[in-house]
Amino acid sequence: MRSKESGAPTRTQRARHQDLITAAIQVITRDGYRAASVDRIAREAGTSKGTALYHFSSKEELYQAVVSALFETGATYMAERLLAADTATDKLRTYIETNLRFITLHPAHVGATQQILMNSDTVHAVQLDDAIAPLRRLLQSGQESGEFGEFDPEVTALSIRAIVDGAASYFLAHPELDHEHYIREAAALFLRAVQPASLTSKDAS
Amino acid sequence: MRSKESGAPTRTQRARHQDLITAAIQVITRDGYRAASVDRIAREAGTSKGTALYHFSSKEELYQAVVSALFETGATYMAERLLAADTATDKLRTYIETNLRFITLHPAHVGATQQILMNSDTVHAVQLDDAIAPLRRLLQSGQESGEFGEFDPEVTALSIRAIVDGAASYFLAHPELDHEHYIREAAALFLRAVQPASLTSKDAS
Amino acid sequence: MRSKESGAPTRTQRARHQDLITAAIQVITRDGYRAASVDRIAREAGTSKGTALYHFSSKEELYQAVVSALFETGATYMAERLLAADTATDKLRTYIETNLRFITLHPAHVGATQQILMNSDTVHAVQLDDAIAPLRRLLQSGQESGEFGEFDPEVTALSIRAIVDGAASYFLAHPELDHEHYIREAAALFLRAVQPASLTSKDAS
Amino acid sequence: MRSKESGAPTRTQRARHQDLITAAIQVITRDGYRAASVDRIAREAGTSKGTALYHFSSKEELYQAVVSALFETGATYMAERLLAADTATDKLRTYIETNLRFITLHPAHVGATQQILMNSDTVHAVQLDDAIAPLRRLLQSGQESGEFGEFDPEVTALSIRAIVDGAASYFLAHPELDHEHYIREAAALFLRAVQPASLTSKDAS
DNA sequence: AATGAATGAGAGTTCATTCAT
DNA sequence: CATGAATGAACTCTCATTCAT
Repeated sequence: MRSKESGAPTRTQRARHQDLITAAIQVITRDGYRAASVDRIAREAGTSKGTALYHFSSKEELYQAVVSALFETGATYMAERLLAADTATDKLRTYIETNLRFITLHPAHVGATQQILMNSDTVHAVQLDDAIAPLRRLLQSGQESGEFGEFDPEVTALSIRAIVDGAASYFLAHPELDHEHYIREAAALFLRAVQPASLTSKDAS
Repeated sequence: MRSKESGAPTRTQRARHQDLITAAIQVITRDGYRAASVDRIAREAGTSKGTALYHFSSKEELYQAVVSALFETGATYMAERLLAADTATDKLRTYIETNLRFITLHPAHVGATQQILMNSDTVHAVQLDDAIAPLRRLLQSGQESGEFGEFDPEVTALSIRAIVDGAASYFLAHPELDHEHYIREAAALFLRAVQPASLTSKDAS
Repeated sequence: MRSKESGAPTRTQRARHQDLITAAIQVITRDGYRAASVDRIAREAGTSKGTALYHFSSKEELYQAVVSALFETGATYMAERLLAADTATDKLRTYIETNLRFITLHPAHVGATQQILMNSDTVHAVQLDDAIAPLRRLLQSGQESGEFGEFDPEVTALSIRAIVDGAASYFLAHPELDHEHYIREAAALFLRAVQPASLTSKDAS
Repeated sequence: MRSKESGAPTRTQRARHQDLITAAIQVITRDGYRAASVDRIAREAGTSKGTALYHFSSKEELYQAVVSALFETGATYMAERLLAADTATDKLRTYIETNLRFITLHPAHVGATQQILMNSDTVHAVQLDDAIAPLRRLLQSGQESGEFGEFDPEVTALSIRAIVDGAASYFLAHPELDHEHYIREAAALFLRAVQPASLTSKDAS
């Protein structure tokens, strides 16, 4: 029975689903995207190709599930922490730090998802733009309130996005490093960059 | 003639080589890395699979040529401009701007190369670290001379690298934008971020 | 299931394996070694290339199976008959006759195996030397016991081996002949050749 | 101009022909029959694929030339020596020894030719039968004159042929051995085998 | 006389997917 | 639920052969 049809998924179903998602992440991370065949993923999950494609009616659907799982976990994680922030400065710092901290918690899942999206045929330029928009709005509102200085919010948002996106592979390649240090430094870097210029002038005098 | 052999390449050789390199870039950019089969690339170049593999003895060799072509063009372009810079500030701005400007000139080539390297089996984590090193040294020397403030040079270098790496896909997705504006803004952003604290306010972060 | 994995082979497994081995022998024998592509073998077995490579993960593995199948059948056949022989003379006759009789039973399988080994990259010079050794020892022990006369055991062993190796193609080319006659004559030939010269003396008187 | 057309071959033509024949033998012997592509052979001969197929209009024609060259050299060599022999015994010994001695002189050429014929589509069962016939006649006439004893001439001829055919690979695999010893032993072996049963006493060659 | 260039046929192999059990 | 079996499409690569120069 295909997973899309009947209503509530069985416990076994959910378990198998999770196993396969985990296996896909593992194989993609360990052996590379190209080596990640359904067969290899299934075997990593301790089952067979036939079974894998019984649970997910196509490879793409499995990969979609990997992506969705990350987005769901991520959205929850982010939302909880972002609400606590008040000022634009605080929100920006929280945004950057929370994002990076989340990546530290799930570097393989994030990395695998990036590879899946990168190789997906569906345009993900849109997805990138979507991910940029709220960040740009945050920066703009900080400028309007006077907390931030003058800069192009789009470019700044893209820059922030870029380092967040690069973080997964960096954390995976250097698991021995002090990620928390990296996180704080990255946030600090952008906070300095968005500071109003006016603040600097008077101190210089 | 196998491309490995000695001797100067014929005119036809070079022409076909260039055609195939261009076609590979085109196909990867337009149809995606996975869709880029030798057959499709050859057809894009107006020739046949057999001919393509006559000129490049393997697909990997063709891809290697794509990468090499970019590195050669890029190295020349960068070297000329970086020499003109004097102070650390100037060097940093030049580094960022020149990099981005080069990408604006060859976004497809850069993007294709990124995909090739990303899918290559040879470790490119090393390559990334290598690309970071000179940048980190530039930042460090700026700190030692007092031009730059206090920050982690590694994290900052990685951030700069990240936005440069992200630029190709952004420029490709938005060819209508004013890239020169993006470039100046990106450079300005990092220049603000590396400014000495003494110049700025009292309570950065 | 990849054939390397553990566990007992299914009934279907064994059946298909056997079908493909038989088909490989058939195609090699009928159409020649070079014409024996996986596709053609598969079609001969009434299946498809994909299926063939599902059961044997490479062409080489299929060929290896052809060779192994012959060796197993042959070893059993030979062992049973060789044990019965007592004297060196008897052993030699049995060795030659049994070898040739086995080839008469499976000329195509033997011929195909010879072609496979001959075209294999793995050194089969070694294999030939290995096949010679026991025969040489048999001849030597016959000489030591005085049953055999003086001759170079190596050269004689190689000669015996040579006619045994040539028998498959001869039997295949002449299926109408009386193979049993050939077998007995061949054995008699070598028995005469190894006879001690001294035995003949009494007849001279 | 194709080699078949005009009358007398140029000196250059003959030289190139010989170079390519030698190269083919070399490549087949060193790298194996399967690895012997026209390209590789041409390069071994210090020329190009195009040139090779200018001189021999097909690969098969080149291989045919390898075979013919051997047969011509061999026929001359054999004929000279066989004429000297008188009795059937002498002829047989000469046949075996001369054959083997010729192989010792050209083991690579003989080996390459064997591989070519073995992989050729044209039936070479006929060729083998043809090669057997004169030998069988020699043995028969020896029997009729009473020089030889009773045995099946066909089987004996095949046996002699078999060891001669096996000699090339043996000599190639063991170039360090005393081939002359091998040759004399092989001849002696068969002479003992064809001896009349009654005669065996005093003069076993 | 020589050869670089081009090409199409065919090889082995991988893989997502379908299906009967 | 699960899976072994089967398959066809697509891929990279090899190679003998043709041809223009």
